[in-house]
Amino acid sequence: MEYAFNEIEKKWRAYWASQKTFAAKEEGDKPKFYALDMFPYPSGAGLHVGHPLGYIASDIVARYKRHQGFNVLHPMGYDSFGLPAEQYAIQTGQHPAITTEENISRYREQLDQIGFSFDWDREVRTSNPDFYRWTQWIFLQLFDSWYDEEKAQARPIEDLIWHLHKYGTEDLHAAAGEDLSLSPEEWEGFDEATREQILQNYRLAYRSESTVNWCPALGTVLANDEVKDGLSERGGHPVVQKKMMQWSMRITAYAERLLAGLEEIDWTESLKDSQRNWIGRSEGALLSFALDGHADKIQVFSTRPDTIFGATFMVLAPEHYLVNEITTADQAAEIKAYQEQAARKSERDRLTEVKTVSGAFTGAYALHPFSGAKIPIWIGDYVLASYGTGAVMAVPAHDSRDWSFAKHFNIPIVEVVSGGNITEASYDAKEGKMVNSDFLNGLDVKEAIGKAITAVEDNAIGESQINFRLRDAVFGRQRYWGEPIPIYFKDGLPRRVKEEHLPLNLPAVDAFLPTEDGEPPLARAQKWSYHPDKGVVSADEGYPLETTTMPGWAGSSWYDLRYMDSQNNDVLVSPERVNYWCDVDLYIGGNEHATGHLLYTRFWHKFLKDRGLVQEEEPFKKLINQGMILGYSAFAYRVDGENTFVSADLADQYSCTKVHVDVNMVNASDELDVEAFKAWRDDLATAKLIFEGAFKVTREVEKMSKSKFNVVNPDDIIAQYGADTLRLYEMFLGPLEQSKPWNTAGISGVHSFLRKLWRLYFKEGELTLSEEVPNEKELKVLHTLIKKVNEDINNFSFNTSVSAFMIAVNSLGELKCTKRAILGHLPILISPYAPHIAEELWSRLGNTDSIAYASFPQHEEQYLTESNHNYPVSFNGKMRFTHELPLSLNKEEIEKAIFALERTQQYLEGKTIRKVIVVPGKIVNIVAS
RNA sequence: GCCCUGGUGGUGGAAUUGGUAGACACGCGGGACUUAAAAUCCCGUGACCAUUGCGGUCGUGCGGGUUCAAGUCCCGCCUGGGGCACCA
Repeated sequence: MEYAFNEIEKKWRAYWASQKTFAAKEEGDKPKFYALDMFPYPSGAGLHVGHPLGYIASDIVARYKRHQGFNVLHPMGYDSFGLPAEQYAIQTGQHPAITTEENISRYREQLDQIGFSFDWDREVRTSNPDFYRWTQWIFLQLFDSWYDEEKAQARPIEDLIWHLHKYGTEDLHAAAGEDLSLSPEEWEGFDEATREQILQNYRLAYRSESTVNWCPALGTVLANDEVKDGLSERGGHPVVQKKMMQWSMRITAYAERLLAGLEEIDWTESLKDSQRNWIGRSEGALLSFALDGHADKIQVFSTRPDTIFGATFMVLAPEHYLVNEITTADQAAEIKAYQEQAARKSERDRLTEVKTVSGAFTGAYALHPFSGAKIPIWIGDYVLASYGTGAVMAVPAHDSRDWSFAKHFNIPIVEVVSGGNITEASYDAKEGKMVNSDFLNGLDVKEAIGKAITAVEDNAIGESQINFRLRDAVFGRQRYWGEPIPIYFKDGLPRRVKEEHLPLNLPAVDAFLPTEDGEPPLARAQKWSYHPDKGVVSADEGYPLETTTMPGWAGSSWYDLRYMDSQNNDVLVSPERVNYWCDVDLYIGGNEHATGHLLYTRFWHKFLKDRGLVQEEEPFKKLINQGMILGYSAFAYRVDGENTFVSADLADQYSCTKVHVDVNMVNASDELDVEAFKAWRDDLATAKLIFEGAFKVTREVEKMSKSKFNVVNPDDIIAQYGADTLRLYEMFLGPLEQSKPWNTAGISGVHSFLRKLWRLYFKEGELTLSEEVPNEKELKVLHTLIKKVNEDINNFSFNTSVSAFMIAVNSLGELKCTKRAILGHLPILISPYAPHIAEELWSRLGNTDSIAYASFPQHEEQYLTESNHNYPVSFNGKMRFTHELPLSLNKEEIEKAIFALERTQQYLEGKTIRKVIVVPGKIVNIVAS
């Protein structure tokens, strides 16, 4: 009987579904294991072979953990709010919910075919009101919270109101937009509107004015990467910078904890580095420079207060609020021209032009806080208004950008740290002795930084400060297909929708576009007002509701929690469930989420912990990034100006152009299926093909995409080879974390491996297993495999265990092994990788229950111990031959045995022995000359 | 510019703490079985030299170094990919 993978796989998938084999349970005394995948956005294109890579890896771990006696939670769902469905809706008028539903069905069909052990009863969809109800609920908690920096945790806004009432801002250590100073009397005297304005300065979800890329023609806000050269990517319409009131999240309150938390989680260093860079913590001092002839002061932040005596000029951002005030009449025209020039550049342009130095002198001078020297004040577009204070004290000797600026404008460069050659380049290193620096002279840089800060504080020039690069996250979107923000406005003040009125459902609209006057699509809704007693009502009955929606990352910032208790209608997750599952033990997903999703999720979890909803500080204990699967494009050569194609090996005889051809028409030998090619498109039916023997194409590795005709669909692979082959092959391609090209050609190797495995059990259609006692060799093959597979899964090295399976099956085939005592173990070993064939063999062996919970074998060292070792014998480090010796021999005995060999003597003829290295169990090396 | 990664046969890749480089698989060449094909099995396959046989030289991006021994460790480069970006 042949290995009929189609029947076998269909049968077991039906069995798993009907038996609910993989339903996660919170009972018994088993330990828990939570294996999570980054859930997909269900796009219209469906899955290609790159998508399941990480899912297969996590499924292997999930299945392995079940074999090891864990209660495993391995869920799947859909990140189903998003732009593509909305754009499709704008074009066709079809409601995004319908598009999304269709795409999800397609995804589910494809996922089901691969044999994942997901617990589908726990599926979540972020666009489902039962789910986004809780996203909205979390938003309300954020709205109702402020961050107490002293306690380092979020607290209810009532506590803050009480504090303001009792003490004003005295002793208030709160994360805030700006520093406020209020007495309790002042607070008491304010009306409601003013109080709310003040509270907005502290709320973790708050409204503030922020600059956005506004495209008037599209009536919408665009992301940075949707804007190219000041024009919208779609349509090429002009984009302007516009200030808008937007909902934001005060993630900056959590900067320190987001940084500290990285120390306790098992993520790759490169990923942690990305987050560290994103958060961008820097220690330094905030300094005030007095102005010559003005009452104002310029504040600067510097990480190098030790170099203060080297500050020979200052640079303000062109937009700095003091520029116009301090500029002298002489310089006004020049400054104005420069400001205009800078304003025309986008921030991105300003950041990109590193080589050209530009700036203008204001004519004004600051006074050095220690020496009293007059320091010229310039403006330059390398200083950004949005970072720090928008001003720098320029130390050209020890900062490369300041150095270029000083060189360009002929400003003096004063060395204050010895060790470099400042006539050629700035010396930025934090090493060396201080010079030309008054009371800092002779100190090391590190000491000098400390002493400078002390001096600055003693003289009331400034204070030590920690700066972060991290910004608060803009949370409002001018879109339809997202979670409505549960806020309404009474007298212009934002108020929370009552929890009993959640979910605040997306309203029906007549079109998914912004309104004519630029309001978001929700403003089109007829029934979109709020009455605190009645809920959502028609426009004339209640207060206006917020019309922006939440961004894509809202739902994904907490979905891992919902899987624990996805059917709960009372709370987002019950305390019992969250106590049981705690956190994610293994999270697998793409690298592109390094600073977005993964940072926001960590932020929300910390917040939920502060408010007592979860126990763990970090959501994802261990995280692995799977690499991207690239396409292996194929090219045919078209003769220029003709409908003629020429085989790649003859292409140099013609003048031709490479054109993509569909990789599905090319075989493993890079030969084009000419019939399929002619049938591919109408114009090709009459094309002339020039080739000898076979029509050859050339190959190149590119990103997998429809337009490059290199997309490989898992469905086609499964139809031809089966899901088990696909799973094994995806793993066999190479290390999980590495990006690699997909080349279907190699798949026949793993497929024939599965057939070989099958044939070990069946001879002429009959299951033929003997009850004989296995011999040493057979036991060794088995236990070598057991050891390797256990190690590999624990190291996430799945590619090498596929090789190990092949080696074991090849060896057992050579040994003609048909013994139950050996072959009986193989199905469990391979079950995480190729679950269908494993179930089938398992049941043929006489088992009546699923293999999924069968206990995973452990190797026994006794079967692996070798008595002999084949010693490589090297002369001067070059391996010449090998010789087998018992492992029981000691160094002297090995040396003696090797020297007794005739071949050893041949290599030593006429030479003097200098040294003999013998490492028992490893090598022998003889040094002679 | 900075940070993170990688660079091994025609291809994907393997190689525990430095200890037989190229496991396993694809592809390719040859053979067996077959009327034939498919399937299966066997042999060969890093390059070069030698070939009757034994064998020899080179070889893990490049150049140095440490070591009895380097894909692996150190120093300096080149290069592919990803991320961040005048961050003061």
